[in-house]
This record gives sequence, C-alpha cells and structure tokens, in this order.
Amino acid sequence: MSTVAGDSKIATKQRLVEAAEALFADEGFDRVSVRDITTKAGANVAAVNYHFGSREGLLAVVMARYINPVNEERLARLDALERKVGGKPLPVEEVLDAFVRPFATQVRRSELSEKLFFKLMGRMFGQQGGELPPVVETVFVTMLNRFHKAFAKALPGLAADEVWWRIHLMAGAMIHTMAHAESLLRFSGGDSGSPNIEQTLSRFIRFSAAGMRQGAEGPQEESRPKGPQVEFPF
Amino acid sequence: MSTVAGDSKIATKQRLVEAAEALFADEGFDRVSVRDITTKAGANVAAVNYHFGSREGLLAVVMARYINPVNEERLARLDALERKVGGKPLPVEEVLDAFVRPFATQVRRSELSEKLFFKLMGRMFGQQGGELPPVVETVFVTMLNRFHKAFAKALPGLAADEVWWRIHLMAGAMIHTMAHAESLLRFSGGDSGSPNIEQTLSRFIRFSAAGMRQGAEGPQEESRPKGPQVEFPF
DNA sequence: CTGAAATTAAATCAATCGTTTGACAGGCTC
DNA sequence: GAGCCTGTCAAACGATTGATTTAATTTCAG
Repeated sequence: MSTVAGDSKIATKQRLVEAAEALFADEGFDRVSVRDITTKAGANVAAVNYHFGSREGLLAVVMARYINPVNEERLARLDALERKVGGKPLPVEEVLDAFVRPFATQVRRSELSEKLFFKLMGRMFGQQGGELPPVVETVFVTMLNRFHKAFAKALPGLAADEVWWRIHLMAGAMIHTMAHAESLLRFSGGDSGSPNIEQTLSRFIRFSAAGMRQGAEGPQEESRPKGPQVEFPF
Repeated sequence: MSTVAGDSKIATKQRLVEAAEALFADEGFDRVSVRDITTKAGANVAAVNYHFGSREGLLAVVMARYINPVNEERLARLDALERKVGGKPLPVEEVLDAFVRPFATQVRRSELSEKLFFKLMGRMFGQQGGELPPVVETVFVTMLNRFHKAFAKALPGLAADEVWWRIHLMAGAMIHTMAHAESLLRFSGGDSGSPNIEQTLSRFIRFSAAGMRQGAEGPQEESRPKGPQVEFPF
C-alpha cells in the first residue's frame, strides 16, 4: 500500500471526511447518521468504523480539521500583533481581526463552499466546551485565555469578569452570524448579492469593537474603581 | 372529567411538558427521546402520543409556551415605548430593553430554574427559522420586522441591510450568552456568585447598544450616502 | 351501584441507529 | 508460490427509536 498507486483507498477516507463535513454543516451533528455519510461518500457502512474507529472518531477528525488551524492561526496573528505594536495599547479592532480573520484564511483550504464552511464553523464553535474532543478543547482554552489577556490589555480599566462577558457576547455575535448567515439573507430582502467575506468581517469587527470598548473609551480612562459590575441604567 | 377533581390527569400532561422543557434545555432537542421525557415525568411511554399526538406535537407545545409570550411582550413593550416617546428618535438602549426584558419577565412564569430557562430559550431562538412550528414562525417574523423598523428609526442614516446585519449580530450575542452562560462561569473563574438577571441585561444592552450605534452616533448624523456597505478598515 | 368514558400500563410494531463480523480481492514481502 | 497486510463489501448484530395496540384500571355521571 506504500507505493504511489494508492488512490481509491486514500480517496475513500478523504471522501468520508468531506461528506461528513457537508452533511454536518447543514443538518447538524446529531441529525446525520453514519449511513447518511457513507451513502453520500459512495462508501460502505463499515468504512467509517474501519477508518475512524467510530462515528465519534470521525466527528473528532472533522472537528479538529479546521478548529485547530483556526485557533493556532489566531494565536499566531495575536503574537505578530503584539510583536508589532510592542508598546502597550493594543487596538481593539486588530485584536478582533486576529480573532476572526483565520476563518477567511482557512475557508480556502476547504473543499466546501463558503456558505457550508461558515455554517460548519458556526456549529462547531457553538458547541458546549464539554462536547469538544479533548485535543481541540485544550488548544481552545489556551487560545481563549490568551485573547482574554489581550483584550484586557486593549481595554484597561475593565474588570476581568467584564472582559470575559464581553468576549462571550462578541463570540456569540460571530458564531451566530456564521451559523445562520443564510437566514439573514431571507430577511434582508436578499436583493443584494451574497456579501463578500471582507464586508462581513468588517461589519463584525466594527460592531464588536464598539461593544467591547463601551464605557472604556480611549486607553487608560476612567477605570471602574471596584470590581463589581455596574448597575442597570433603566 | 369536567369537574374540579381532575388533578393527576392534568398533572400528567403538565408534568410531561415540564420534564420535556428541562431535558430539552440541557441536552438539546435532538438528544432527548420520548422515553427520557416520560421516565422523568413518571408517566407512561404512550402518554406523549396520547396527550400531544406525537413527539413533534409536544415539541411544538414546548416551543410555543414561552416563545410566543416573549415575542408578544416584545411587541407590547415596543408599542408602549413608541407611544411614550412620540417624537422620532427612539433611544437604542430602550429598544434593546424591549427586546430582552421579556425573558426576565417570563422566567418567573416558568417552573424551571433561571439557568435552565435561559438555556432553553437560547436553544429555541438559536434554531433555524424553518425548524420552528408555523404558529411560532409567523409571530417571530412580524416581531423581527417591527424591531427592524424600530432600530432603523433609532439609527437614522443606516441602510436597511446594515440594520439587519446589526440585528443579527446583536441577537447572536444574546442567544449565545443565554445558551452557554454556564460555560462562561467556568472561564471567568467562577468566584463571583451567579450574576443576577439585571446585571446580565445591563451588560448585554450596553454592549449591543454600542455596536448598533457604531458609526451612526447621535440621531441624524452623517448618513452613508450610498446603500452599499463600507469597506474593511484594515 | 352500574356502565360508559377517560387514562393508564405493558407489550409490541417496524424502522433506524452504530457497530461487528467474516469473507474476499489485491498488492506486498519473503 | 505461500504468507500477510490493507481496504472493501454484504450481511447481520443488538439496542433504541417513535409510534401503536391491547387490556386493565380509574373516574365519574346517571
């Protein structure tokens, strides 16, 4: 099997992954059966268990295939950014850019259409932490902690809790938009052609930057003296 | 069966709904079987089909139970707000308040814990539109269109598409936070006790208001002359 | 109390789930 | 050639799914 010939063999394993990605993307991880996948891939039912050990094994492969690259590129971009500015005040927009642009980078590595790719990413990052494969989970957590530090540095005077909350809100906006971008077109009339990626990134970054910065305008300004949260203004 | 006595009868049907809500909340709609529900409710397997016709019938009841009240209260609050201000410039914060406060209102009608209630709401509103029962869908769409008009009036100079996008981002932040609030505590150290609802509403409103308003500060200011979107700033 | 209707429990349905098995074909090394 | 992996296949496994049926029980009006 070592020679060059190996084509249809490798192809099967790869076709399984691609079929699974497509099906998971627009039906959800729970609604897709092993038979759905093998049928779409033109393979035998046993192929999944042979190549991946189990359905869960295939799911883990599908998960790790893009989540890890995305998270690692995020870290790399954040490193590069911090190296670039050297001085303290990280621009919020650029931290956010490091956070979302990897999706635009990795979409090209994918065989899937842009729509399906983002839908898949939205489903993955929308999962509870506990439902992620361990290998993915660790990179995920370290990545989140690094960005928490970065945002805390970019938004001085904000309590650590508050930074977590805003990261959570920001991530929710991103995830939901990726997972349900198509339902957006249904409401917005759909007359305008499909929005290109740069426009979408821009919209997200500007929206989230404003939200993250809220109440802490400009670096080093009026820090909330006490840790506890602010009161409801209404 | 018509008299007052009926207790365990009604109780069964009601217990089924409550059990379903709790299970759907922290396992997801797909991962819960009819037997899971009836077991938790202490009822027979056939009870679901007897009382609700099918699993899907029970799911529709669970869906409509809070989604419709929430959406209708949203509309009522928005009406009251527009009546109150009469004059044009709706304050963004108050529109957002009308959008999220109904959750805080309805959580008290629920037998579920706050945590489970919000988790359930997050799962429901996170669904694709097509997966919602028709009765829910219609109220949902009209509600969204009303709020689009309200936000458009609160943010003059913003293209209609742009308003849809920001509503989408804002809703994503809300939904994701509701559905995964517990994973947030895991990262934020969890030292601070469970955040109360008012604090959460406040955080969400301030974050989203800043995001919605971004680039259109103050009523009637520098409107983007052409419809098309803005360019990416990096 | 009697008898019809309402509600349950228990057994059973066909369908589908993820997984396993055993056989077989092909290429590889000895 | 014999042996040995590797990949694929049809077939079947036991378990579980949502749903239905059957029979017993409970409820309540007359």
